[in-house]
Amino acid sequence: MNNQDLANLIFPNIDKDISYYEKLYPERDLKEGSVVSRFAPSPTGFVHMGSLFAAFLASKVAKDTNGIFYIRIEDTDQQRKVENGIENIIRDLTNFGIDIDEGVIGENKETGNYGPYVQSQRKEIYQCYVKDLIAKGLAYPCFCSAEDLDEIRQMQEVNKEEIGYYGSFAKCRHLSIEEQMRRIQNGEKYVIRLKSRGDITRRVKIKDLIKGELEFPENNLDIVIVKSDGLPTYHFAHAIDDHLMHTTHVVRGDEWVSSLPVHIELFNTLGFKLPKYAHLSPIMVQDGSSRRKLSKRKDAYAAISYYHELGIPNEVVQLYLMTIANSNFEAWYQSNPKGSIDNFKFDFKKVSTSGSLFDLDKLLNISKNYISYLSKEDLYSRLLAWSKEYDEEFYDLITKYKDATIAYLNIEREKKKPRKDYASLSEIKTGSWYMYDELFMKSDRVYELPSNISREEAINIIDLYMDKYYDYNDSQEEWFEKMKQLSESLNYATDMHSFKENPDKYKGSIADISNVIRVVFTTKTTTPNLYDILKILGSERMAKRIDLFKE
RNA sequence: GGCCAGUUGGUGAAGUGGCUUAACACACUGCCCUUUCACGGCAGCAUUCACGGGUCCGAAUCCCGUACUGGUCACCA
Repeated sequence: MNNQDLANLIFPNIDKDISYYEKLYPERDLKEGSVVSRFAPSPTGFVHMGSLFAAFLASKVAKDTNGIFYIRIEDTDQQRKVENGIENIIRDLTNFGIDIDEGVIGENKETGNYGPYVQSQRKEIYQCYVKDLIAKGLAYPCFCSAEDLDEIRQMQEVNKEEIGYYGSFAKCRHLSIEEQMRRIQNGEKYVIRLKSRGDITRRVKIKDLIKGELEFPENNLDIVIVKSDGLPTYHFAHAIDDHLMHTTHVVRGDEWVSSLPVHIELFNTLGFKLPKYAHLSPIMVQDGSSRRKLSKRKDAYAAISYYHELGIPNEVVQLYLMTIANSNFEAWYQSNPKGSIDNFKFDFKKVSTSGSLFDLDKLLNISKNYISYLSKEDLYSRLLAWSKEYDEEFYDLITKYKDATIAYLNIEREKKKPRKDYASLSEIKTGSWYMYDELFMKSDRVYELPSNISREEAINIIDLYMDKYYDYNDSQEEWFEKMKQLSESLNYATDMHSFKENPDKYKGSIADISNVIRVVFTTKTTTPNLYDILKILGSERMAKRIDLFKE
């Protein structure tokens, strides 16, 4: 009886040789330097900011180098599975603007020559490699129960020894082949463990693309590589898949760095070339006096659907993630305010090694800038798409009054320094409702007159204005000239300078006059340029609103 | 507890031994510009880089120690 017999007993149905798979999945035909990266979520059904960050950067390097970015589903833990999980993940990703070159693209849908890309469908492949390992005496079946393992651990704790299944503590490692086979034939449950050849007193070095030179004691643990349900553990699947799929860069969260010694040993004993690793520090959030990882449960803004609902463009979230990722990105973007992120070359070396705090203010500011540089047509169509999903009433209105809406959105837009009013599409309604008669009539119409101006005075001002000064056809300059004349005739200062010098000389200033007019037509003291607002409203609607004001 | 990593202002950070009396951006505050708001401009906001020691003519930058924070020690990924 030898290891080959043991291997045959455990996997009687595996008849392929590992060389079969090595041939099946040949080296990719890519240019030198092209990155093959992946996003490998478990099908839990959602993508949050942290995993999106990793997925985004992984896809970014692939794109930058004309490589491949693929999706693999890691569903070896059947308990984690969620109904429609895969579908939702793919939807989140594509909604967010991440292009998937290969792999899983939907529930039961995939593309590419290196599949299957769902781990539960790769069972035979894993087993073939395990069988080979067992035949070579590099892996063995372990019959220890959870209780056995617990006992070992407790003993180690008491004796202050290194904790884990290794060396003389690894009971099953020392079983004879005959006994191993006997117990398997008896139908005992077992897992397959790696027969580690590592030595904790030796050190392994590895260069992480982000963290730099890392050094650890070698792995000496006989880690489980195949669970009792026949599926591989993460570590083993990672080695097999990323080797067979020819991943060049593994971008993942830094909770994995401590598993690096295990992965290094696994790749070595399997005879695989180690991929490059980039371990990302987590995005943190302030919670009282301490920091913790962003959590989908506790932080609404951790879910990427949050931005979709608010109407924050995808590009904005990308912009934000890139400013966190590469500190030189912000400067680059400042000199290319209309530039596409595609033209920025991402660099792992410039990624911060400490976890940064998530800054919603910053993201919102980026959004404000981004939205301000959108063309009026672009903004309008985005607003249309957003409101169709989240605000039907508004959708109907902006559809009905398309031209007026575009005209309003264009106030002080499409110039060198555009207005920065809105951090999200959802704020537009809050800022512009008074432009729509339906909403204007529906509102409470609380007129926010300047405190130094009575209602009577306001009526006086507006009547005089309409009677003697207002002309729809005036240019902005003519319009403003008349505002001055109106101010002067009522003893309001025509410019702020003279008003500030001699406030007692006047009843008020041209600002008060403007604000009265503004309030009569919009109820608010803060709006975009009054001239443009009046132009859009037109004489007829203005007259109606004056009547409303006088009511 | 073992192993690993991190620590520059409210936040993200630049900085790799002298050009740093610590860039830039966000936030905040004040002023200016101004028909409101927004924009824009100016100014303020870390006498100091977690702390202690060392090397050096010189340290945020190099070395050692301490503290704190985070990760990890599963048949979860």
